[in-house]
Formats: sequence, structure tokens, C-alpha cells
Amino acid sequence: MASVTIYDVANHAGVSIKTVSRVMNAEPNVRPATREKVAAAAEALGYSPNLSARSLAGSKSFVLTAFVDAALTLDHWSSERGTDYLTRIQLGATLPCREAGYHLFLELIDHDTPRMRQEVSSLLAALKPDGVILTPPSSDNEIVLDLLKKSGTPFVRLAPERSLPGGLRMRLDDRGAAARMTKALIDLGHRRIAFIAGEPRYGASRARREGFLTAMTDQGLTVEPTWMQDGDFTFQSGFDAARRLIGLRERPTAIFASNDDMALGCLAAASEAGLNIPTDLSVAGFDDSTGSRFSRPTLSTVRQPLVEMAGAAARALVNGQVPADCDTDAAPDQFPPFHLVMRQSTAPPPKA
Amino acid sequence: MASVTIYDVANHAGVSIKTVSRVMNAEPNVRPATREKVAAAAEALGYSPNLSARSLAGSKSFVLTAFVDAALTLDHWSSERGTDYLTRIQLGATLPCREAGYHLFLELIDHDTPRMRQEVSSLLAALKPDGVILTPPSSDNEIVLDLLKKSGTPFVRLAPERSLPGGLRMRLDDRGAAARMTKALIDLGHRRIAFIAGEPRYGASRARREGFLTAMTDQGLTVEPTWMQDGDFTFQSGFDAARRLIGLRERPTAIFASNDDMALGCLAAASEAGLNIPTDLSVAGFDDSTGSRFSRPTLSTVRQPLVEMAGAAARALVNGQVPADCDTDAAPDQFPPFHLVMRQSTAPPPKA
DNA sequence: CTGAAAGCGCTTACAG
DNA sequence: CTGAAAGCGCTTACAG
Repeated sequence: MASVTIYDVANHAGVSIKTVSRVMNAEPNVRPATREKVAAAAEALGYSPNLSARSLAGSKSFVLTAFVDAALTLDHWSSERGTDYLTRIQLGATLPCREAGYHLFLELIDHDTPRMRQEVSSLLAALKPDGVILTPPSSDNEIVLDLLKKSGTPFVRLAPERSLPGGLRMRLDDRGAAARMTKALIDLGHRRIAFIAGEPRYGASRARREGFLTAMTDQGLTVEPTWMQDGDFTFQSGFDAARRLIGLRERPTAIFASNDDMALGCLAAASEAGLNIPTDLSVAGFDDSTGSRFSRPTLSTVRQPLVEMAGAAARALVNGQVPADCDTDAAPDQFPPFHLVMRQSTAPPPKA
Repeated sequence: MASVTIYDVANHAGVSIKTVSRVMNAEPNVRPATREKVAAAAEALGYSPNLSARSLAGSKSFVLTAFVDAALTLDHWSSERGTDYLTRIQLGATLPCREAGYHLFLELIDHDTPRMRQEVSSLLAALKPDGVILTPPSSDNEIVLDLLKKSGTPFVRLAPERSLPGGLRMRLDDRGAAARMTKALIDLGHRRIAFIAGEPRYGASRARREGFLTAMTDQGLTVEPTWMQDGDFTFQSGFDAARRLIGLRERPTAIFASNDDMALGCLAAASEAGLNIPTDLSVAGFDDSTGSRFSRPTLSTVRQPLVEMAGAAARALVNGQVPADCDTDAAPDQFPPFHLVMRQSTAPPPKA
């Protein structure tokens, strides 16, 4: 079946193709009667503008690309473990795209391979996306960020971990989420709560630390200096910090590690010390990483609202709200809502 | 950054754009020296052909589209249950696409809504995909099939259930898989094995039935006529059939239901009769549906190898092996390998 | 083996 | 408010 083009519609409606173009793009300066005539003709002929032609002629490609790590996806899939990035991104981004006449290419990227630069570079050249949604670890990949900037493509970085510049950085409200998790531990009955901070270079670390301290203070609880431990977001640093905390004379009844990897380190340290989680000690993490769902016990944590974030990212991109040289954190009121996920690693404190 | 075009490469190499085009598309009739010169220029400039331009000028769009059900995806995601279609399709189809310079649009389709026809139709008009991969329930949706045929788009139907015509139909080897599951039950020690057949209109039903009978015969086992029950692939029909089987004087020790829904019906009937699965009775299904993974007990079943099927589908499509008017079952040697997934619902028969 | 011309189906920039 | 011309970056069909 020969496809119907803008010329067919123009003929059918008795106008020029430019007028058809105006109507299809909802541009101003068309008389209502003309507009309706054209719309009717398009409807009757079943006309939809060819994406390639629009893309080639115009300044927009009507294409968004999301970068997702190939290895991570493969791992998620083959281990048959719950939630995965791909579906969440797709679900979140699809609706805003559809509403704006956009289409989404979800590209699996082989991070940390020699050919990645070449792959990403030709992806951008071939697709010319109007915007790119980066998910971890793309969000923090210097080569990706570099290529994106050079190509002048607007991009949104979801849940970036490192304080690299560039793009619209979108993450949950770390401060508020940490405060809420702290409050949840307090509500369980805990009073002696320790905190393991992350790599201090990252804004997220500071924000989570602040959230913890604020919540404690707000509830009228004191924080012993020895309960504030430094970590660097690694399992090992969580393990070491937990060891120190467990050895304390005035041992805390709960540890809030400011990411899941460190919280998993706490579980290991507790196990080594013969402590039962959660009856002897509660442990909470942050991120809702895959590991948190399959540790023993499973970890109470804070979930990054990836679906909502992908939606907000797509919306910002299709609305042209992200300039090519953007280098800002998303405004606080754009912070998507987070969720506390309380699993097996937290419980009321042991009776004194 | 102004992007580099075919003209830049032509200038750099001192040839015409047509020659550059030949080299980029690996066409014949270019002197090796010229070819190298052009390749070097493209490399040096970081040139990648613009997909829109190729698509608009040429007969191919270099785009494949996969249709996935929106509601199903949403359900999979929000229930936080393992495997999902989306990831499997993406993983399977990505590699063949990449190798052929193709890109994949994964489109979420709202099946069974009034606007579906319009949506799919404009999708095809806008994207002009060179091929479409259909997953259930798109594989059996008459409107989708109709639109695809009218548009002249080659398509592959993954795991189609109904005997509607059209496309390249790709499914696992039902006969072989049923035989293998039967063999697995026999290997567990079962001799009295019942079978619940599906809707006889479907080829798959007949094939599974044959596979069962063949395996029983090959192992020298007899099949009582009362052990062969008719079902129609619904939960209810499985429930009813299982009731009849359980009431038999010579009750079978295992029931092989030829799809998961019917097998789940068997579980319900067994529960009603106070039988313990698997100690009193083994039950096996077919499909590896989501339900099979979360029933109590979890169901032993046959997995549709969706990743491999998506891969084979993408390969056939990008290689142009699927004519627009294709209406055939994939050749038996193209049947992707299946896997038996033995879970909690099967065990050795009770000691007599 | 190589290239000049035409055209894919739109949007842009401009004119009226 | 509407339209005629030019051009986006390629491939096709043809010529040499």
C-alpha cells in the first residue's frame, strides 16, 4: 500500500502542503475552517507524518534515547530477580513521549569497553535524538557525558552518584528521604541510632547525613559522636564502620547506612559478631539496590522512584526545558516522591 | 557541533558522495584503494550516516518495532515479579539489530482499547519499520495483523496461540517439549500419568497431545482412555478435568496439563480434594507464565524461550527473510530451544 | 569502477 | 492567514 503523504492531504483538502504542515504541528495562523478541513482530510486518508522526513527537514528528530547498561540488564534478566531498570524506564518515559509525538529508543550500552566511545558516538550521529535519558552507570560515565556535550544533545542524568558537571541532574530528595527513614527507625522504638555517612565529595552524602541529624534532633534525641561513622559507599567501609559500632560500650540498637552496599557490609559485620538481625540490631540502607532485595535478611531501604524520574526526565526533554549546555540539579519541587521499603532487617529494639 | 555529513567525507576523501555511500553500505564495485581512502576519511571525521536521511531516501528504514502489551508490562512491573517480556525482547533483539545497523523501537500497545487501531496505524505510518516483532497478545490480535498486512510490513508472531493466518509464526517445538516433560515425569517414577489437552483448534494443542502420547508409548507405558481429558486452556477447564481425574478409581499419580492456566486449575482441584501437591499428586504445566512462578506450590512447566525467539525474529527481519505477504510457520530447525523448569509441583509418586 | 541528477516527505525562511 | 521555493542528507536509477 503506497503510503499517504502530505501532498495527498493537501490535494484532498485543497490547500498547500505548508498549510497541512501547520495543522499537523498545531501552529497558529490557520483559519479555524481551514484547520478543520485539513484535519478531516488527514483523518479520512489516515495520514500520519513520516518521522524521517520531519526529522530530516526540521530541527527536531522527535526521538528520545535512553541509555541502559547492557551487562546490568543481562544480569537482572538471567538472575530472574524482580524489578529491572529497562521496564521502569520504558514505562515512565513512554507516556510523556507519546503525548508529544515522540518515540523512545532504549539503547543497551556496553559500558567500560573499548568500543563504547565509538558506539555511543555513532548512536548520536545516526539517531540525532532531541534528548537522552541517562541511567546509572551512564549517569556518571565521563565519556558519555563528554560525547553528549560535544554533540550538543540535551540530557538528563538519573540518580547520578558522582559530582561530575553537566546535564539536568535528577534524583530523589536525599535529605527528606534520610529523615524519613530515621523517623521510621525512631517510630520502631529505637533511640540509639548510628549513621554511616558516604563519600563526602558527593552532595548526596551530605544531604543524607543532614536528613539523619535533623530527624534525630527534631525528635529530641541526642547523637553520640561515636555513632557518626565515616564510610565511602563501599561494602568494606560499611563492614568496618559496623565493626567499630558493634564494639562500642554503648552499642546502638540500629544502624542507618546511607547506601545499600554499606548496609550489606553491616549485615556481614553483625553476622561475624554473632548478632541477629533484626532482633539484636536493626540495619537500614538506601537505594533499593538489587542486593538489598536478595540479602539475608532482606534490607529495609529507600527506593529511587525510577519510573517517576524517567517520566519527569522525558517530559523535561520533550518540552525543550533542558538546554544543551544545561548543568543544574533539578529543582527541589521536581524531586519525585520516594518510598520507604521496610523489609526484614529492621524491627523494634531488643528489650533492655 | 555541526554534524559531519556524507559531503564532508566525500570532500575529505576526494570522491563523490555516491562512492562514500557505496563504501558505507558495503556495496560492490569500489576499488580497494578507494574503499580504504573513504573508510579512513569517515573514521577521521567520525562520520555515521544519518538514519533519517537513509530512511527517507532509501527503501529501508533500518528500524524494527516490537509490540508489547502495555497493561501486561505495567502489571509485571507493579507486582514486582521476576521476568518480564520487555527485557527479554530487548535483550534478544538488540544484538541482531546492532549487527545489521538497525535500531529497535519497543512500543507499548494498549490492546483492546478503541484507540488501538489508530495508534498502531499511525505508528506504522510514522516509523515505517522494516519489520515488526509481535509478542502475545499482539501475536493474535486481528486488528494488528490486519494493519500490518495492509501496510505491507513484514512481521513475526512470537508464540501465537490462535490459528489466524499471516506473518512468520515462531514458537517453540510443542511436540518435543511435551514429550520431554512427559519423559521428566516418567523419570521421576510416574507410570500413571494423565494429560489435559487444550483447545483442539490450535495446532499447539494437537502437537502437545502428540508429544505426550509419543513419550508414553516410547517408554512402553499404556495410557488409560480416562486419563486423556479435554480442556480448553482455561483455568476452569483444568479445574474440571482435574476433578474428574481425582475421582477416578485408578487415580493417576501425575497430571500433565498442556498449559499453565489449566495446571493452576489442577492445583485448585487438588487443594479442594485435600490432596497435597506434590507428595500425593504431581502437576506439570506448559508456558512458564507469570502465574506459574508465584502459585503455591510453584509450577513445573516448559519455558517459552522468548529471548532466543526475539533474536531469531530480529535476525529474520533484518535479513529480509520475511516477505510482506509471509504466512508460514517457522521451519522446525528454526525452533528455538526450550527449557523445562522443574519447580515444586512435581516429585516422585507416593509409595504404593 | 565512478559520478551527476533527481527525489524521498517533510520544515524552514521568506514573500505576499 | 496562506503559499512557492529551497533544502535537510541520503539512496535510487541511470549514464559513462
